[in-house]
Parts: sequence; structure tokens; C-alpha cells
Amino acid sequence: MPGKIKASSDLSTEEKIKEAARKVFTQKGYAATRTRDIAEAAGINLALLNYYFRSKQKLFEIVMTEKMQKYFGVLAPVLNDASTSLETKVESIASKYIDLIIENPELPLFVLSELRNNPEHFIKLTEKADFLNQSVFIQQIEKKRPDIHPFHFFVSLMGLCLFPFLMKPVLQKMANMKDKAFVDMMLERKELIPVWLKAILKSK
Amino acid sequence: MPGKIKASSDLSTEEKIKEAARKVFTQKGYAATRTRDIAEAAGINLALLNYYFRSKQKLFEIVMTEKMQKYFGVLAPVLNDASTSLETKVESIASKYIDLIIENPELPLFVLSELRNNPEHFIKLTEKADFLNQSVFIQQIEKKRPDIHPFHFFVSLMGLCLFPFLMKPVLQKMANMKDKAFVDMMLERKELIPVWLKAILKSK
DNA sequence: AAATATTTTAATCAAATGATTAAAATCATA
DNA sequence: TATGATTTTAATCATTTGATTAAAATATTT
Repeated sequence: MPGKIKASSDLSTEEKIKEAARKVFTQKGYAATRTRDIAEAAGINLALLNYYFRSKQKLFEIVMTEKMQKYFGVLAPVLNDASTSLETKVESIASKYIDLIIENPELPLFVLSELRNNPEHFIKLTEKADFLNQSVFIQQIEKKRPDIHPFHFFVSLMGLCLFPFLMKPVLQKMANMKDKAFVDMMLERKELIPVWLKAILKSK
Repeated sequence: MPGKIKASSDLSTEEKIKEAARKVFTQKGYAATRTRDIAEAAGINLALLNYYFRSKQKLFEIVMTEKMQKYFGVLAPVLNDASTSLETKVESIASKYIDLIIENPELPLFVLSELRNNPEHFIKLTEKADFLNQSVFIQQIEKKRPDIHPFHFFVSLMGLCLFPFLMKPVLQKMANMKDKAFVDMMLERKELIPVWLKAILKSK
């Protein structure tokens, strides 16, 4: 069993491996990742990986859980805040999500891909399947537009924030868009999306 | 070398393999797919797969090219039609895309995932990197809203159509949404998205 | 039906890959 | 510094997996 205390080197070996695992897993996905890739990226021997984390699967679970918390962590506190308006919630979600994904551009595709292969991954996060339905956010939308299923607006908000990151490689090829231009565009969207969602909510 | 003519059985062996490959590759992705999975799904011996298609990679290229054409085939003809209005184009894209993806729900995640690992896959489709920039569609948007980069609206349209399919497993867990409810929701969106995009284009 | 060509199979190979082990190196502590 | 614990390594194993081969089965043609 690995000890809990490590003295030398800026980053503990365990943390170096985790860091490398985060990088490789999110870039290539579980199946395409070889434990040797992670070991190399961490600058350590392959055996160390199994020594610290027992198996590829176990190491992946750790990374996946972290990423899931990041991905949905933005959402949960906002959705059920009874003290803020719908507009404020939309602004907050757009702003926080875009900032988060600018720092972790590979996050959405990683989470959604791995979730496809194994939807059980976020049972942990939301035990009750009705979590979204009963949120304050959804109720506020229902109040404003009782004629349209509230999920429409929720999904649209998510899509407006996240889909551009999924399309990024497409835009870069089809439209010759550079990295900086892309980030600038996403920063603009922090302002634009709340305006758009307001317009959408009003539209008849 | 395999002959081109096959007499017995409803579906030629070659086609059975391709069909199985489509299914397994799009469900699990390239890396997670084993050639034995495909062989089993096709009800044939593993050696046959290599006999007909030489390698896993070659078979994948065929499937990938097909899927890329499906995925982007909807877009290309509409984007450069000088004879239709912006409104018509939006209606057409929303309607065609949603119909297409209802029939091929795994298409967006498959294409976007595999494109991440290998962005070269659609060099074939759009040689010129400026393809989108110079399209009639983008020009029509620019005319209506010169103050905002036209890609914003293009990406938003795509996201409104496609992102719900990427979120489907999430919705089904978080909101306990059933398959039929989901499809119904997407059918509603064929009408809603054009209205929303009009509202977005007007919003100040 | 005989001869030839095509399709399919079972058995096997070779490389890749996740995991283990025993020994060496390093570190902490008495 | 000597002792014991911890960390790291090199070598190796076992399984999975993509691919090949030679032979059997089936179809086609003469």
C-alpha cells in the first residue's frame, strides 16, 4: 500500500500520475488511452501507476468523478437558488460555464462521450431522477412560459453555452478560425446568451 | 480478393459486415470497438471481416466517410443557395437536421468524438478552409446583423438543433425523461427554433 | 457431373496492453 | 550510520485483439 506522506519533489508522484491521467483521459477518452501513455506523460514507470491506483479503471473513476463534479457543479447551486431571478440565473450559468470550459475545453466532449458508454457515472451526483424537474429554475421558466415545456429553454441555454466548444474543431477547419478568435467569441457569448435567452422566452 | 457478385441471402455478406460496423462503431467509437464485436453483430467469422475490408481501420474509414457525409450533407446545399431567404434556410436546416438525427441519434456524438481524435477526417469534404466564411448564409446574416460576428448565429442554430441529442442521456437521468417524450420534444423544436433564431437576430 | 472460382471457417500468430513481481533505490528514523 | 519502511524500477506474465493462413464448404461454369 502506498504511504500517504511524500517528502521530495514539487508534486507528489501520486499527483503527477493523476495529473497525467486527467490530461490523457480527457484528450483521448477511456478506450483510446493506454496506461503507458499516462505513465509516459507523468514521467514515471508503468508499474507505479498500478502500484498507486490498482488499475486503469480505478484511476479513471477518480478522474471521471472529478470531471463530472466540475461539469455539473456549476449547475446545481444555481438551479435551486430561490433568492435569485430567472434572469440572474441565466447570466450566472452562462458566465460560469463559459469560464469553466475556456479553462477546460475538452470537458464537454469527454463527459458526454464517457456518459454514452456508461450512463451510470452520474447516478452518484443526482440520486433522485426528478432533480431537474423540481428545481426552482424550471419552475421559474414554467411561470413565464406555461405554454412550452420548460426543458426546451434549459436545453437551449446549455446548448448555446456548450455546443460551440464541441464544434470547435469543425469551425477551425470549415472557417479557418484561430484559437484566440474562438476564445474571444466565447467571451462575447457571456453577454449575448442572456440577451438571447430573454428574447427566446418572449418570442411568440 | 473478394468477388463483386454474391448470389444467396437477403443481404450480401459484405453489406452485413458494413451494417454491423455502422452500428458498433457509432455506438462505442473506434477505440472501444473490437473487430470481434462487429463480426458477432454481423453473424460472421472474424476472418471474413479482414477478408472483405483488409483491416479495422479501412472498414472504419468507410463508415466514417458515410457518417460525415450524412452529418454535413444537410448543411452544404442549404448554405450556398442564393435563391432562398435567411428565414427559409433556418427553417430548412432545423427541420432536416432534426429529422436526420431522430433517425440517427448517435450521429452527432460519434462525428464530434472521432473528429477530436482525428480532425483530418473531413479535409475531404471541404478542401477550402474558408468554405463557411464565404457562404451565402453567412453573408445574409452579416447583412442583417453587421454588429455581431455571424458565426455566433450559425453556431447557435447548430447548437439548438443538435445539442439536445448530446444531452439526451443526461436528461433521461436528471429529469427522468422517456424516449417518446424526447422525440416529441425534438419535433416541437422544428417549429420553435426558427422562431427563436428570428428573435435572436432581432435582439439588441 | 467435373472443374474452377468464390466464400467461409477453424486454428493460429504476433503485437499491444493491463497487470504483477521481485529486487533495487531512496528516504526516514533511531 | 544502521535499520526499517517506502518508493521506484526492470523484467515478465497473461490476456486481449487485429490479422493471417490453409483448408473446407459453397457456388458457378463448362
